[in-house]
Order: sequence, then C-alpha cells, then structure tokens
Amino acid sequence: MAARGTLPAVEAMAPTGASRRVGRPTKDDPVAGPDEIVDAAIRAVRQHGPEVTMDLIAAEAGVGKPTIYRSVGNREAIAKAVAEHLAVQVESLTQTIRRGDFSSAELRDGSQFHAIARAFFELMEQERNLFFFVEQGSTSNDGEQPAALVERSAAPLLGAFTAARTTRHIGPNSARTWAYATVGLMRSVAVAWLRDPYCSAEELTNDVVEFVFPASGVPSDPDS
Amino acid sequence: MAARGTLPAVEAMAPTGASRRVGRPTKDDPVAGPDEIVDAAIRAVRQHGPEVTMDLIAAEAGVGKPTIYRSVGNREAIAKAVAEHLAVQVESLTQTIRRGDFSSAELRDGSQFHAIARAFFELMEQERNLFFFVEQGSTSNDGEQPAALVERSAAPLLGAFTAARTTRHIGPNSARTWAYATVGLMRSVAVAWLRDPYCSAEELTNDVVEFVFPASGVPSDPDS
DNA sequence: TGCGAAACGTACCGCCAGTACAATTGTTAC
DNA sequence: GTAACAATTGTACTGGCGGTACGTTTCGCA
Repeated sequence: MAARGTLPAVEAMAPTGASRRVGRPTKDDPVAGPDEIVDAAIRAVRQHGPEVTMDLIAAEAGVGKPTIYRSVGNREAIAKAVAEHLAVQVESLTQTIRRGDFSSAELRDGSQFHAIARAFFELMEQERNLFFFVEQGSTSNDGEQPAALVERSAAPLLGAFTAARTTRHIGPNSARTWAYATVGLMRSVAVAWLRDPYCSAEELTNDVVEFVFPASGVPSDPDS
Repeated sequence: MAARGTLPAVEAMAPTGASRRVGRPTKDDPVAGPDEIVDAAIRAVRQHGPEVTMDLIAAEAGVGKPTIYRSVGNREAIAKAVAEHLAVQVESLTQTIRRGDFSSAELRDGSQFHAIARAFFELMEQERNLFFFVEQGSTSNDGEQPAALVERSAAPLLGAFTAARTTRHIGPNSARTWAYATVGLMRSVAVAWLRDPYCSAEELTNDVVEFVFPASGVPSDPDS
C-alpha cells in the first residue's frame, strides 16, 4: 500500500468526487477562482451542516484542498467570507423592505429596526447552517485579532440602530459599546431561537424591538 | 520519577507529568473526584490558555485521560463545569456588592444592574482564559441541545434584569427573549472589550447600563 | 484464600486541518 | 523548434488532538 515518494501509479483513485486532472490546468479550462470556491463552500455547508470538512468543500468546488488554502485561506477565512455573504444578504433584504413596505413617515426609530431585525431572523432561519458555520468559525481562535465574524454578519443592523438613537449625543466609545451590544443581542437571540423555536418570528422580532426601544413596541404576547 | 519497574517498557515516558500508578488505586490514596478534576482543569486553562489539550488537563489533575471522561465527561462537559464556576463567582461578587456598597434606597433598576454588570466585566477581565474557554466550548456542537454554556455563565444577570423591568407585565416568551438578549449583549460586549480594551471598565459598564436602561444612565464619555 | 467487580493509566484509533512534493502545462529564450 | 523555467494543480502525507479499548492492579466479599 501507500506507494513511496515516487508515484508511478495514480489509477486507483477518485474518492474526492469531481477532481480535475493533476498538474497545471489547460488554459481554457474553467478555473475556479476565490469566488467560485466560496460559493462551493456555501453549498457544502448548506448541504452537510456547519461541521463540513475541508475535503468536502474541496470536493464540492471540484478542486484540491491546497487550492482552497492558496486561493481563499484556512477554514476561518472561509467562515469570514461566508459571514460577508450573509451580511450582504441582510443588507439586500433590508433595502428591499425599506423601499417597499414602509412609507417614509413610518420610518421612525422602532419600525425601521423592526424591519431589519425581522429580515435578519428570517434569513438566519433560512440559512441556519451558514449561520452556525460562521458562529463556530468566530470562536475558533483563542482571542486574538481576526475575530468579529459574527459581528460582521450582523453589522447591517448597526446603521439603523445608531441612526435611530442619534437623538442623544454620544461619544465614540459609547457608540462602539452599543454596537457590540446590539449585534451580540441579535446573535444570542437568534441562536437560542434557532435551537428551539419557542415562538413565531414576528413575536420574537416584536420582543427584541420592545427590548431595544422600550417606548415604541407593541405588547406581543398573545396569551393571558 | 513515577515509573515503577513493573511494566515491560514504560521507562521512556513521563510527559503526562504526575500520573499515578496503573491499576486501581490504594484505598487511602488521594483519589481525584470530579471536583478535583474540574479544579485542575480550571488551573490548566488559566495557565495554558483556552485551547488546552485534554492531556494537559489530565496531567494537571494527576490522572489519566480516561478518568476525566469517566468522571466529568468530554471537553464540552468540562466547559460546562467551568461555566458553572464562573457563574457562581459572579453571583458571589454580586452578593458582596449588594451587601456592601449600596444602600437599600439606591437599589433602583439601573444601579443594581450596574453593580452586577461591573462585577461581571471585572471578573471576565480577571478570568480571561476561563471565559474564552467557555466561549469556545459553547459553539463546538453543531446546534443541538447541550449548548447554552455562555448563557449559564452570564445568567446571574438575569434575575436583576427581569426584576428591574417587571414594571411592565410581560408574557413568558417575551421574558425568555429578553433574557437571551441580555446575556448575549453582555457576552458580546465582554468579548470585544477583552480583545481590545478601548475604554475603562467603568465607562464600559456605564454605557451598557445606559443601553439597557436609557433613562437612568449618566453620560459616560469624558471627551465631548 | 480466592475470585469477581471496580477503578485506573497506557497505548492506541480515527479524524481532520493544513502542507510537501511531484506532476503537468504555459511561456519565454535562443 | 526545443529546452529550460515559471506557474499552478491535485495526491499523498503529517501532526496533533479528542476519545476509547484493553490490560493491570486493588478492593470487597464469600
């Protein structure tokens, strides 16, 4: 088994799935760039759950594992890219909502936040695996610089939030703390709710809005 | 050294540190129960950081690795125990503060929360490694039941919070959401602040209090 | 005294992120 | 035209870690 350094026989292989030939690819071959690899990673995570192996991602992308590491980076870098993807999705959803459902007059503090939070929760419900994948990747390191993946994935909430609370004048440090507080809040609620959907998305959103903006909310509990 | 001549080839070993003899221990030997093991784990995490290996924990405890798995459980179970330890610490600190610094009249909504939040941040600063160890252990699984480690580590905040906000009558689902929101908020702020202490602990606490109780806070930013 | 149960640590296994290296093709020099 | 070099890939491997099988030793009880 396990031929030594020189390998004259490569025939009995094909477990990775759709791997291309070895060596430099032909010029007109469909080369897989970073974007294609990230897309493949997203599909792999969606299909196999948040604990996909790098080999499976490579197989889904149709490339070898080293290509991933050269083109995108290690597992955490992929998680970062996926977080970026989620963030863009939330932003896009927010734009749509903002254009469509709300009249300009309704865009007072609470309701705008409500729309964004609702979009966030629904997207996370839909992209559950991606969310937990990003979640897991964020705490993999032991506390150094590159963290803040989840933060990025929820960051779109920030704009609306700080805009809504501009009524009071605050310093940069306070704004930063409030930003962390907001994203952490959304993150934690989303995780708990996804693990055990104890109420409807609308109810959840109302409660979160009521928490952040104590004045503007509506009593959301249907019972009692 | 610990190596007795009984086994055929055990000489070239001793990396585990202070392992006892093999076989069932003598009755009056200092047997390491679950508590001792958890204590050893805490020391190991403090010393070697949040990514300690199980072998190092076993070495610190002076037992073999299987003993840990039999007595406490897998890595996640240890993280859970450490989370419990932190939670108890926070509770104890809270008790002390409540008895000492505050007159009974001052215990209105915001200030009580302030004291607890302050204690929480300071303990997490002091027990940085333990905090990140728990943090990491909580997201290791792919989204199933046993999670909620961090939640437990910040849960002491819950009592004070719900008590403070009882003014409005809320349903159980709303309370649950608010609870998740609160602990997630504290967690996220703590992580960000520990990774980059961009302000003093007091400032941080003030900002968090101001976020949760918009009415009762004091403007904390020294710069204008 | 003997024998099963209880409890332990050593040595191992499987898995997986990350890497060394040969293979293969594009490209330039002469 | 062709030979050397640069570019780029996938295969096969490594290292390390969480978790476990198994032999070893002692206790408890008949």
